[in-house]
Amino acid sequence: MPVDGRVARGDATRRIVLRRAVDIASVEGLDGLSLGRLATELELSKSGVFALFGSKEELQLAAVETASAIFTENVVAPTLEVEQGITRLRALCANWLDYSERRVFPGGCFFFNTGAEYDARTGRVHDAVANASRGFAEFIRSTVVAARKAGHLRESVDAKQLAFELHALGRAANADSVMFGGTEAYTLARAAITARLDAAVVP
Amino acid sequence: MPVDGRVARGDATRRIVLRRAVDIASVEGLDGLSLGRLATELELSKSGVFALFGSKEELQLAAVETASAIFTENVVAPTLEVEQGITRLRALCANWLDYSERRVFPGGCFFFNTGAEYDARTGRVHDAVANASRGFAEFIRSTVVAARKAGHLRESVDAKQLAFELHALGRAANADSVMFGGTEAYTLARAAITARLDAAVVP
DNA sequence: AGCATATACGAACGATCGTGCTACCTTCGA
DNA sequence: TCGAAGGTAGCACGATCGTTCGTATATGCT
Repeated sequence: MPVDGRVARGDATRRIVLRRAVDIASVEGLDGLSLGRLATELELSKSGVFALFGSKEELQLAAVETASAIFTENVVAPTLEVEQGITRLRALCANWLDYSERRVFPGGCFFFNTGAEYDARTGRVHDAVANASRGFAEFIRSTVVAARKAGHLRESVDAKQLAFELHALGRAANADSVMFGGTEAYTLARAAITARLDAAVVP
Repeated sequence: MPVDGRVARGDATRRIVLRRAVDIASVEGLDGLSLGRLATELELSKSGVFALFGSKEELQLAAVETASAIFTENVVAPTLEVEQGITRLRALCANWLDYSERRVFPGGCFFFNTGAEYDARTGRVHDAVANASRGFAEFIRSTVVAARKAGHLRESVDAKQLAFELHALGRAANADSVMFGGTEAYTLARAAITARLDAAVVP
Protein backbone atom coordinates (compact mmCIF):
# COMPACT_ATOMS: atom_id res chain seq x y z
CA MET A 1 0.00 0.00 0.00
CA PRO A 2 1.66 3.16 -1.23
CA VAL A 3 1.68 6.22 0.96
CA ASP A 4 0.27 9.52 -0.12
CA GLY A 5 2.81 12.16 0.84
CA ARG A 6 0.07 14.69 1.40
CA VAL A 7 -1.95 12.70 3.88
CA ALA A 8 1.29 11.46 5.40
CA ARG A 9 2.16 15.05 6.14
CA GLY A 10 -1.29 15.61 7.58
CA ASP A 11 -1.09 12.53 9.74
CA ALA A 12 2.28 13.61 11.06
CA THR A 13 0.90 16.99 12.06
CA ARG A 14 -2.16 15.35 13.53
CA ARG A 15 0.02 13.15 15.68
CA ILE A 16 2.05 16.12 16.91
CA VAL A 17 -1.13 18.01 17.75
CA LEU A 18 -2.72 15.05 19.47
CA ARG A 19 0.32 14.24 21.57
CA ARG A 20 0.22 17.77 22.92
CA ALA A 21 -3.56 17.69 23.20
CA VAL A 22 -3.65 14.65 25.47
CA ASP A 23 -1.00 16.15 27.72
CA ILE A 24 -2.98 19.35 28.05
CA ALA A 25 -6.23 17.47 28.56
CA SER A 26 -4.74 15.33 31.30
CA VAL A 27 -4.08 18.49 33.29
CA GLU A 28 -6.73 20.99 32.20
CA GLY A 29 -9.39 18.64 30.94
CA LEU A 30 -10.84 18.10 27.50
CA ASP A 31 -12.68 21.39 27.88
CA GLY A 32 -9.37 23.08 28.55
CA LEU A 33 -8.26 22.26 25.04
CA SER A 34 -8.44 25.17 22.64
CA LEU A 35 -7.57 25.33 18.99
CA GLY A 36 -5.85 28.66 19.38
CA ARG A 37 -3.67 27.59 22.26
CA LEU A 38 -2.70 24.38 20.53
CA ALA A 39 -1.81 26.31 17.38
CA THR A 40 0.23 28.90 19.24
CA GLU A 41 2.21 26.39 21.29
CA LEU A 42 2.98 24.26 18.24
CA GLU A 43 3.60 27.25 15.98
CA LEU A 44 0.80 26.36 13.61
CA SER A 45 -2.14 28.40 12.40
CA LYS A 46 -5.39 28.05 14.25
CA SER A 47 -7.30 27.40 11.05
CA GLY A 48 -4.76 24.75 10.08
CA VAL A 49 -5.28 22.87 13.31
CA PHE A 50 -9.02 23.27 12.93
CA ALA A 51 -8.92 21.87 9.39
CA LEU A 52 -7.10 18.79 10.64
CA PHE A 53 -10.04 17.76 12.78
CA GLY A 54 -13.08 19.58 11.41
CA SER A 55 -14.44 20.66 14.77
CA LYS A 56 -13.43 20.96 18.37
CA GLU A 57 -15.50 17.95 19.29
CA GLU A 58 -13.66 15.84 16.72
CA LEU A 59 -10.39 17.00 18.24
CA GLN A 60 -11.60 15.92 21.66
CA LEU A 61 -12.69 12.55 20.33
CA ALA A 62 -9.36 12.10 18.59
CA ALA A 63 -7.61 12.99 21.84
CA VAL A 64 -9.57 10.30 23.67
CA GLU A 65 -8.61 7.80 20.99
CA THR A 66 -4.95 8.76 21.18
CA ALA A 67 -4.99 8.48 24.95
CA SER A 68 -6.60 5.07 24.63
CA ALA A 69 -3.77 3.90 22.41
CA ILE A 70 -1.16 5.20 24.84
CA PHE A 71 -3.00 3.58 27.72
CA THR A 72 -3.20 0.25 25.92
CA GLU A 73 0.46 0.42 25.03
CA ASN A 74 1.52 1.17 28.59
CA VAL A 75 -0.89 -0.90 30.64
CA VAL A 76 -2.85 -3.47 28.69
CA ALA A 77 -0.22 -4.71 26.23
CA PRO A 78 2.52 -5.50 28.76
CA THR A 79 -0.06 -7.22 30.93
CA LEU A 80 -1.12 -9.50 28.11
CA GLU A 81 2.47 -10.67 27.73
CA VAL A 82 2.26 -12.31 31.15
CA GLU A 83 0.85 -15.82 31.50
CA GLN A 84 -2.83 -15.93 32.35
CA GLY A 85 -3.89 -16.36 35.95
CA ILE A 86 -2.98 -14.73 39.21
CA THR A 87 0.40 -13.69 37.81
CA ARG A 88 -1.25 -11.66 35.07
CA LEU A 89 -3.68 -10.15 37.54
CA ARG A 90 -0.82 -9.01 39.74
CA ALA A 91 1.00 -7.69 36.68
CA LEU A 92 -2.07 -5.74 35.64
CA CYS A 93 -2.25 -3.95 38.98
CA ALA A 94 1.47 -3.28 38.96
CA ASN A 95 1.53 -2.02 35.38
CA TRP A 96 -1.41 0.24 35.99
CA LEU A 97 0.04 1.79 39.14
CA ASP A 98 3.36 2.23 37.39
CA TYR A 99 1.70 3.92 34.44
CA SER A 100 0.07 6.36 36.81
CA GLU A 101 3.20 6.90 38.88
CA ARG A 102 5.47 7.37 35.86
CA ARG A 103 3.17 10.18 34.75
CA VAL A 104 2.83 8.94 31.22
CA PHE A 105 0.40 11.84 31.16
CA PRO A 106 1.57 14.86 33.14
CA GLY A 107 -1.74 15.17 34.96
CA GLY A 108 -1.85 11.52 35.99
CA CYS A 109 -4.19 8.98 34.49
CA PHE A 110 -5.90 10.55 31.48
CA PHE A 111 -9.11 8.64 31.94
CA PHE A 112 -9.43 9.39 35.60
CA ASN A 113 -9.38 13.11 34.88
CA THR A 114 -11.52 13.17 31.78
CA GLY A 115 -13.85 10.59 33.28
CA ALA A 116 -14.57 12.84 36.23
CA GLU A 117 -14.93 15.78 33.87
CA TYR A 118 -17.49 14.21 31.56
CA ASP A 119 -19.19 11.64 33.77
CA ALA A 120 -22.34 13.68 34.32
CA ARG A 121 -22.65 15.10 30.82
CA THR A 122 -24.16 13.77 27.65
CA GLY A 123 -22.92 13.62 24.09
CA ARG A 124 -20.27 11.98 22.02
CA VAL A 125 -17.33 12.94 24.20
CA HIS A 126 -19.02 11.51 27.26
CA ASP A 127 -19.75 8.32 25.37
CA ALA A 128 -16.17 7.99 24.17
CA VAL A 129 -14.75 8.50 27.66
CA ALA A 130 -17.34 6.20 29.18
CA ASN A 131 -16.61 3.45 26.68
CA ALA A 132 -12.89 3.66 27.34
CA SER A 133 -13.48 3.52 31.08
CA ARG A 134 -15.88 0.65 30.77
CA GLY A 135 -13.44 -1.20 28.55
CA PHE A 136 -10.71 -1.05 31.14
CA ALA A 137 -13.04 -2.03 33.96
CA GLU A 138 -14.08 -5.05 31.94
CA PHE A 139 -10.47 -5.87 31.24
CA ILE A 140 -9.80 -5.99 34.96
CA ARG A 141 -12.83 -8.15 35.50
CA SER A 142 -11.97 -10.57 32.71
CA THR A 143 -8.46 -10.87 34.11
CA VAL A 144 -9.92 -11.74 37.50
CA VAL A 145 -12.27 -14.24 35.91
CA ALA A 146 -9.40 -15.89 34.07
CA ALA A 147 -7.35 -16.15 37.25
CA ARG A 148 -10.30 -17.76 38.97
CA LYS A 149 -10.90 -20.15 36.08
CA ALA A 150 -7.23 -21.09 36.21
CA GLY A 151 -7.81 -22.24 39.75
CA HIS A 152 -5.67 -19.53 41.28
CA LEU A 153 -8.49 -17.82 43.11
CA ARG A 154 -10.96 -19.33 45.54
CA GLU A 155 -14.27 -20.51 44.18
CA SER A 156 -15.96 -18.10 46.57
CA VAL A 157 -14.36 -15.07 44.97
CA ASP A 158 -16.86 -12.74 43.29
CA ALA A 159 -15.04 -11.51 40.19
CA LYS A 160 -17.06 -8.34 39.80
CA GLN A 161 -16.58 -7.51 43.45
CA LEU A 162 -12.84 -8.09 43.44
CA ALA A 163 -12.37 -6.18 40.18
CA PHE A 164 -14.29 -3.23 41.60
CA GLU A 165 -12.10 -3.12 44.67
CA LEU A 166 -8.83 -3.34 42.73
CA HIS A 167 -10.05 -0.65 40.37
CA ALA A 168 -11.02 1.54 43.29
CA LEU A 169 -7.64 1.25 44.99
CA GLY A 170 -5.74 2.14 41.83
CA ARG A 171 -7.86 5.16 41.09
CA ALA A 172 -7.53 6.42 44.64
CA ALA A 173 -3.74 6.12 44.47
CA ASN A 174 -3.68 8.13 41.26
CA ALA A 175 -5.97 10.79 42.66
CA ASP A 176 -4.18 11.25 45.96
CA SER A 177 -0.70 11.34 44.51
CA VAL A 178 -1.60 13.88 41.82
CA MET A 179 -3.44 16.02 44.31
CA PHE A 180 -0.98 15.93 47.20
CA GLY A 181 2.25 14.77 45.60
CA GLY A 182 4.50 12.11 46.96
CA THR A 183 4.34 8.38 46.53
CA GLU A 184 2.64 7.37 49.76
CA ALA A 185 -0.68 6.74 48.04
CA TYR A 186 0.94 4.18 45.76
CA THR A 187 2.48 2.43 48.74
CA LEU A 188 -0.90 2.25 50.42
CA ALA A 189 -2.57 0.99 47.27
CA ARG A 190 0.07 -1.66 46.65
CA ALA A 191 -0.25 -2.89 50.20
CA ALA A 192 -4.02 -3.03 49.96
CA ILE A 193 -3.93 -4.83 46.62
CA THR A 194 -1.41 -7.36 47.88
CA ALA A 195 -3.48 -8.06 50.97
CA ARG A 196 -6.70 -8.30 49.02
CA LEU A 197 -5.21 -10.68 46.47
CA ASP A 198 -3.46 -12.80 49.07
CA ALA A 199 -6.81 -13.27 50.77
CA ALA A 200 -8.37 -14.34 47.47
CA VAL A 201 -5.81 -16.85 46.24
CA VAL A 202 -6.28 -20.49 47.02
CA PRO A 203 -4.27 -21.48 50.07
CA MET B 1 -26.37 41.86 66.51
CA PRO B 2 -28.42 44.11 64.27
CA VAL B 3 -28.71 43.29 60.61
CA ASP B 4 -27.83 45.69 57.86
CA GLY B 5 -30.63 45.45 55.33
CA ARG B 6 -28.21 46.27 52.53
CA VAL B 7 -25.72 43.54 53.23
CA ALA B 8 -28.58 41.19 54.07
CA ARG B 9 -29.89 41.69 50.57
CA GLY B 10 -26.44 41.05 49.18
CA ASP B 11 -25.96 37.93 51.24
CA ALA B 12 -29.30 36.59 50.09
CA THR B 13 -28.35 37.08 46.46
CA ARG B 14 -24.94 35.60 47.11
CA ARG B 15 -26.54 32.50 48.54
CA ILE B 16 -28.83 32.12 45.55
CA VAL B 17 -25.92 32.50 43.16
CA LEU B 18 -23.72 30.11 45.10
CA ARG B 19 -26.36 27.43 45.36
CA ARG B 20 -26.67 27.47 41.58
CA ALA B 21 -22.91 27.74 41.16
CA VAL B 22 -22.12 24.59 43.12
CA ASP B 23 -24.74 22.65 41.16
CA ILE B 24 -23.24 23.78 37.87
CA ALA B 25 -19.71 23.13 39.07
CA SER B 26 -20.56 19.61 40.19
CA VAL B 27 -21.47 18.80 36.60
CA GLU B 28 -19.37 21.10 34.43
CA GLY B 29 -16.53 21.83 36.79
CA LEU B 30 -15.39 25.05 38.43
CA ASP B 31 -14.05 26.12 35.06
CA GLY B 32 -17.48 25.63 33.59
CA LEU B 33 -18.81 28.40 35.78
CA SER B 34 -19.31 31.69 33.99
CA LEU B 35 -20.58 34.99 35.30
CA GLY B 36 -22.73 35.54 32.25
CA ARG B 37 -24.42 32.18 32.39
CA LEU B 38 -25.08 32.48 36.11
CA ALA B 39 -26.56 35.94 35.60
CA THR B 40 -28.77 34.85 32.72
CA GLU B 41 -30.12 31.77 34.46
CA LEU B 42 -30.87 33.68 37.64
CA GLU B 43 -32.14 36.77 35.79
CA LEU B 44 -29.52 39.05 37.24
CA SER B 45 -27.09 41.36 35.55
CA LYS B 46 -23.65 40.02 34.81
CA SER B 47 -22.01 43.03 36.42
CA GLY B 48 -24.21 42.57 39.48
CA VAL B 49 -23.05 39.01 39.93
CA PHE B 50 -19.50 40.09 39.28
CA ALA B 51 -19.72 42.81 41.91
CA LEU B 52 -20.91 40.30 44.50
CA PHE B 53 -17.65 38.40 44.31
CA GLY B 54 -15.09 40.74 42.80
CA SER B 55 -13.56 38.24 40.44
CA LYS B 56 -14.23 34.88 38.92
CA GLU B 57 -11.62 33.27 41.15
CA GLU B 58 -13.38 34.60 44.23
CA LEU B 59 -16.61 33.12 42.93
CA GLN B 60 -14.91 29.76 42.53
CA LEU B 61 -13.46 29.95 46.02
CA ALA B 62 -16.85 30.88 47.43
CA ALA B 63 -18.37 27.94 45.59
CA VAL B 64 -15.84 25.61 47.18
CA GLU B 65 -16.67 27.04 50.58
CA THR B 66 -20.39 26.64 50.00
CA ALA B 67 -19.92 23.08 48.85
CA SER B 68 -17.84 22.42 51.96
CA ALA B 69 -20.66 23.61 54.16
CA ILE B 70 -23.18 21.44 52.33
CA PHE B 71 -20.85 18.48 52.56
CA THR B 72 -20.32 18.99 56.26
CA GLU B 73 -24.04 19.34 56.85
CA ASN B 74 -24.82 16.14 54.93
CA VAL B 75 -21.92 13.89 55.83
CA VAL B 76 -19.81 15.08 58.72
CA ALA B 77 -22.45 16.50 61.05
CA PRO B 78 -24.77 13.47 61.12
CA THR B 79 -21.74 11.27 61.63
CA LEU B 80 -20.65 13.22 64.68
CA GLU B 81 -24.03 12.60 66.26
CA VAL B 82 -23.21 8.92 66.50
CA GLU B 83 -21.25 7.57 69.45
CA GLN B 84 -17.53 7.30 68.84
CA GLY B 85 -16.05 4.00 67.80
CA ILE B 86 -16.86 1.41 65.20
CA THR B 87 -20.48 2.56 65.11
CA ARG B 88 -19.45 6.03 64.07
CA LEU B 89 -17.05 4.68 61.51
CA ARG B 90 -19.79 2.62 59.94
CA ALA B 91 -22.11 5.62 60.05
CA LEU B 92 -19.50 7.73 58.31
CA CYS B 93 -19.25 5.33 55.40
CA ALA B 94 -23.02 5.01 55.18
CA ASN B 95 -23.63 8.75 55.34
CA TRP B 96 -21.03 9.43 52.73
CA LEU B 97 -22.36 6.86 50.28
CA ASP B 98 -25.89 8.12 50.89
CA TYR B 99 -24.81 11.70 50.24
CA SER B 100 -23.33 10.62 46.93
CA GLU B 101 -26.28 8.43 45.98
CA ARG B 102 -28.90 11.02 46.92
CA ARG B 103 -27.19 13.40 44.49
CA VAL B 104 -27.02 16.26 46.90
CA PHE B 105 -25.08 17.72 44.01
CA PRO B 106 -26.49 16.80 40.61
CA GLY B 107 -23.09 15.73 39.28
CA GLY B 108 -22.32 13.50 42.25
CA CYS B 109 -19.78 14.34 44.92
CA PHE B 110 -18.67 17.93 44.42
CA PHE B 111 -15.17 17.33 45.68
CA PHE B 112 -14.61 14.26 43.58
CA ASN B 113 -15.29 16.23 40.43
CA THR B 114 -13.51 19.44 41.31
CA GLY B 115 -10.66 17.50 42.88
CA ALA B 116 -10.00 15.68 39.64
CA GLU B 117 -10.35 18.96 37.77
CA TYR B 118 -7.84 20.92 39.82
CA ASP B 119 -5.54 18.24 41.19
CA ALA B 120 -2.70 18.92 38.76
CA ARG B 121 -2.97 22.70 38.70
CA THR B 122 -1.62 25.39 40.98
CA GLY B 123 -3.17 28.43 42.56
CA ARG B 124 -5.74 29.35 45.13
CA VAL B 125 -8.55 27.24 43.74
CA HIS B 126 -6.36 24.16 43.73
CA ASP B 127 -5.35 24.89 47.31
CA ALA B 128 -8.94 25.33 48.44
CA VAL B 129 -10.05 22.08 46.82
CA ALA B 130 -7.00 20.24 48.10
CA ASN B 131 -7.55 21.48 51.64
CA ALA B 132 -11.16 20.38 51.59
CA SER B 133 -10.18 16.96 50.27
CA ARG B 134 -7.39 16.60 52.80
CA GLY B 135 -9.75 17.63 55.55
CA PHE B 136 -12.20 14.88 54.75
CA ALA B 137 -9.45 12.27 54.36
CA GLU B 138 -8.19 13.24 57.79
CA PHE B 139 -11.68 13.04 59.19
CA ILE B 140 -11.93 9.48 57.99
CA ARG B 141 -8.57 8.67 59.47
CA SER B 142 -9.33 10.25 62.82
CA THR B 143 -12.58 8.33 62.94
CA VAL B 144 -10.66 5.11 62.34
CA VAL B 145 -8.13 6.06 65.00
CA ALA B 146 -10.89 6.73 67.50
CA ALA B 147 -12.53 3.38 66.78
CA ARG B 148 -9.22 1.68 67.31
CA LYS B 149 -8.56 3.60 70.52
CA ALA B 150 -11.99 2.58 71.74
CA GLY B 151 -10.88 -1.01 71.41
CA HIS B 152 -13.26 -1.79 68.58
CA LEU B 153 -10.55 -2.44 66.02
CA ARG B 154 -7.65 -4.85 66.27
CA GLU B 155 -4.34 -3.50 67.50
CA SER B 156 -2.80 -4.59 64.23
CA VAL B 157 -5.01 -2.29 62.16
CA ASP B 158 -3.09 0.46 60.39
CA ALA B 159 -5.39 3.47 60.60
CA LYS B 160 -3.92 5.26 57.63
CA GLN B 161 -4.16 2.13 55.53
CA LEU B 162 -7.75 1.37 56.47
CA ALA B 163 -8.82 4.96 55.95
CA PHE B 164 -7.24 5.00 52.51
CA GLU B 165 -9.11 1.87 51.50
CA LEU B 166 -12.47 3.08 52.76
CA HIS B 167 -11.95 6.41 51.03
CA ALA B 168 -11.02 4.63 47.81
CA LEU B 169 -14.12 2.46 47.80
CA GLY B 170 -16.45 5.37 48.35
CA ARG B 171 -14.91 7.46 45.62
CA ALA B 172 -15.08 4.57 43.17
CA ALA B 173 -18.75 4.05 43.90
CA ASN B 174 -19.47 7.71 43.24
CA ALA B 175 -17.47 7.72 40.03
CA ASP B 176 -18.96 4.56 38.57
CA SER B 177 -22.55 5.40 39.40
CA VAL B 178 -22.33 8.90 37.96
CA MET B 179 -20.58 7.65 34.84
CA PHE B 180 -22.68 4.58 34.12
CA GLY B 181 -25.84 5.17 36.11
CA GLY B 182 -27.51 2.61 38.31
CA THR B 183 -26.82 1.70 41.89
CA GLU B 184 -24.65 -1.37 41.43
CA ALA B 185 -21.47 0.51 42.32
CA TYR B 186 -22.92 1.46 45.69
CA THR B 187 -23.85 -2.14 46.37
CA LEU B 188 -20.32 -3.24 45.56
CA ALA B 189 -18.81 -0.51 47.71
CA ARG B 190 -21.06 -1.29 50.67
CA ALA B 191 -20.20 -4.96 50.46
CA ALA B 192 -16.49 -4.20 50.28
CA ILE B 193 -16.65 -1.78 53.19
CA THR B 194 -18.59 -4.21 55.33
CA ALA B 195 -16.14 -7.01 54.61
CA ARG B 196 -13.15 -4.79 55.24
CA LEU B 197 -14.52 -3.52 58.53
CA ASP B 198 -15.64 -6.93 59.70
CA ALA B 199 -12.10 -8.14 59.16
CA ALA B 200 -10.74 -5.25 61.19
CA VAL B 201 -13.01 -5.37 64.23
CA VAL B 202 -11.91 -7.31 67.27
CA PRO B 203 -13.38 -10.79 67.25
C1' DA C 1 2.11 19.44 -18.57
C1' DG C 2 -2.18 19.99 -16.29
C1' DC C 3 -5.92 19.10 -13.27
C1' DA C 4 -7.33 17.25 -8.79
C1' DT C 5 -6.40 16.68 -3.99
C1' DA C 6 -4.85 17.71 0.66
C1' DT C 7 -2.32 20.53 3.89
C1' DA C 8 -1.68 24.90 5.75
C1' DC C 9 -2.20 29.86 6.26
C1' DG C 10 -4.29 34.61 7.05
C1' DA C 11 -8.04 37.35 7.89
C1' DA C 12 -12.40 37.94 9.53
C1' DC C 13 -17.02 36.63 11.62
C1' DG C 14 -20.15 36.47 15.71
C1' DA C 15 -20.35 34.90 20.32
C1' DT C 16 -18.86 34.76 24.92
C1' DC C 17 -15.56 35.45 28.31
C1' DG C 18 -13.88 38.41 32.61
C1' DT C 19 -13.58 42.98 33.91
C1' DG C 20 -14.20 48.23 34.41
C1' DC C 21 -16.99 52.38 34.83
C1' DT C 22 -21.07 55.02 35.70
C1' DA C 23 -25.54 55.75 37.46
C1' DC C 24 -29.56 54.51 40.30
C1' DC C 25 -31.84 52.84 44.31
C1' DT C 26 -32.25 51.33 48.96
C1' DT C 27 -30.75 51.39 53.58
C1' DC C 28 -27.89 53.04 57.51
C1' DG C 29 -26.01 56.43 60.79
C1' DA C 30 -25.71 61.13 62.34
C1' DT D 1 -32.88 65.16 56.58
C1' DC D 2 -28.78 64.28 54.41
C1' DG D 3 -24.39 62.17 53.20
C1' DA D 4 -22.28 57.59 53.15
C1' DA D 5 -22.37 52.82 51.96
C1' DG D 6 -23.73 48.68 49.65
C1' DG D 7 -26.32 46.19 46.02
C1' DT D 8 -27.79 46.21 41.27
C1' DA D 9 -28.12 47.45 36.35
C1' DG D 10 -26.42 49.13 31.77
C1' DC D 11 -22.90 49.64 28.71
C1' DA D 12 -18.44 49.09 26.73
C1' DC D 13 -13.67 47.29 26.61
C1' DG D 14 -10.22 43.88 25.01
C1' DA D 15 -9.31 39.08 24.71
C1' DT D 16 -10.31 34.57 23.29
C1' DC D 17 -13.32 31.20 21.68
C1' DG D 18 -14.91 27.99 17.52
C1' DT D 19 -15.81 28.52 12.86
C1' DT D 20 -15.85 30.08 7.85
C1' DC D 21 -13.80 31.59 3.63
C1' DG D 22 -10.46 32.41 0.17
C1' DT D 23 -5.87 31.39 -1.16
C1' DA D 24 -1.14 29.60 -1.54
C1' DT D 25 1.61 25.46 -1.68
C1' DA D 26 2.94 20.78 -2.20
C1' DT D 27 1.92 16.21 -3.84
C1' DG D 28 -0.58 12.58 -6.80
C1' DC D 29 -2.66 11.07 -11.02
C1' DT D 30 -3.41 11.11 -15.99
